[in-house]
Amino acid sequence: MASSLQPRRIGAADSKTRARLVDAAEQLLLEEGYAAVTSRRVGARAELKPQLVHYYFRTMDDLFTEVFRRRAEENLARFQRAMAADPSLRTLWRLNADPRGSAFSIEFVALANHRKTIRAEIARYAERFRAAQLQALTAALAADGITPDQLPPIVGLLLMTGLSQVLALEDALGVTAGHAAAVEFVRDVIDRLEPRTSNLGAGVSDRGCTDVCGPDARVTLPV
Amino acid sequence: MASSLQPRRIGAADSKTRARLVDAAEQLLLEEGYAAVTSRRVGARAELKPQLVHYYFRTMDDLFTEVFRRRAEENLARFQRAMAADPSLRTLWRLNADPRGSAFSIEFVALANHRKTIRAEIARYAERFRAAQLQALTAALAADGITPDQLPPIVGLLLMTGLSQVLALEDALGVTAGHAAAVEFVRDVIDRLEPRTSNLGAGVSDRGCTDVCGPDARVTLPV
DNA sequence: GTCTATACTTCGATAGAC
DNA sequence: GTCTATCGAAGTATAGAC
Repeated sequence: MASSLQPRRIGAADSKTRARLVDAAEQLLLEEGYAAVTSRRVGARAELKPQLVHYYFRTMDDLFTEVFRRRAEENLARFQRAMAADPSLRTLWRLNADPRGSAFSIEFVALANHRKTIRAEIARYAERFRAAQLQALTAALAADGITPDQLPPIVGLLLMTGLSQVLALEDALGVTAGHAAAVEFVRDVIDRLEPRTSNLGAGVSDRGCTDVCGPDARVTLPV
Repeated sequence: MASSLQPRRIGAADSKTRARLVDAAEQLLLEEGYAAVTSRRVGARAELKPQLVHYYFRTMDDLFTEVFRRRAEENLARFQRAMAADPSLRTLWRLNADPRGSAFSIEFVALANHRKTIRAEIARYAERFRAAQLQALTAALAADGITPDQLPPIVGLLLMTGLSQVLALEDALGVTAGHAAAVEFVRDVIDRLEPRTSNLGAGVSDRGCTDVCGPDARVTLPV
């Protein structure tokens, strides 16, 4: 609304207090949903005065945007690191199938449904992430002898993304029927394409997801 | 909280006023997200006093539950009707790929993330819908000569559900890269399994999605 | 950079008259 | 079944002192 001339002071972007507020907002978002991210509650969670939220962020949307951006950049960097270390289909699937962060994504997509600032931010990131994934999958499929004729990489990517999203979301609801079968199915396909023994990155790709993905929650947008 | 003894009067379930309130709540949910569904705004949208919300619904969660339940039952009934009329893979895909109602689903899944009453309601419905879909897909795949050995029906269902969800969600974000290719890919697969000319329900299955699915928004849970 | 103080709005929910 | 009246809590945001 009042975005034309900025009459109010705004705190420095590298402030430690600011980072604490973003941390608190993220926690609240994950634990109780976006409706729980209010200036008062964020302040309380960070053990700071709620007015500081307005000192560092002009509006609550600015805070939401910052929360999203921080996780998104981190997630993209982690993706690049993991794929550089072992550019295999197996690693790609493991990164994608990691259910952490799906709650995060859901909240932001719900927010995006009716706040255009957030939507633009998410869309921008989704496209970057999608491009990175597509490049990785295209290379991995080619290495495994799958031609675009058999399976266009973009289709495989949408299938893979969709499957992992559904698994994560249903899991959050407590509905898990058929999940094991689906995971097994994918693993069989990958095992056939990339036998574990002859894989040059065997030592790497046999590691569990926590090792591959890192300790933090992921952003698995879009969804 | 105060659910032990009910000291307050609650209006009849078949009241016309009550239905208007549910309508208003659903509109607000779709247009502005669950955070916009407040007793005051629902009342205003329905052109009724906000206190009537509390007369017909003990809590706001009760209202949310009613909004969800109504759409869910309607959606399940529509699914059963469509599959009874033409139990083909094509109809199943068309029903699943209909993007209407994905905003609805997103809001409720976000709500479910932190309100256990809502989560239980959604989970119950998701399982019913999943079972109905699985039965239909199992029959359709068998009719098309696909054995569970080649593709377990539950895996196919999760893949199909996931793909259509991703398409719908990305669409809402304005990210549509590769969508056409994915849709074409699925159509090719279905065309190969169910040639349009020899299909006994050809007249039916050639209709557009609006005809098959009905005019209203769908619930495409889970997601 | 952080504080106190505060303006103003909206929220869920209830009591009790009609 | 619907109304008026109202409670207490919580929301965003700003001004200005320190």
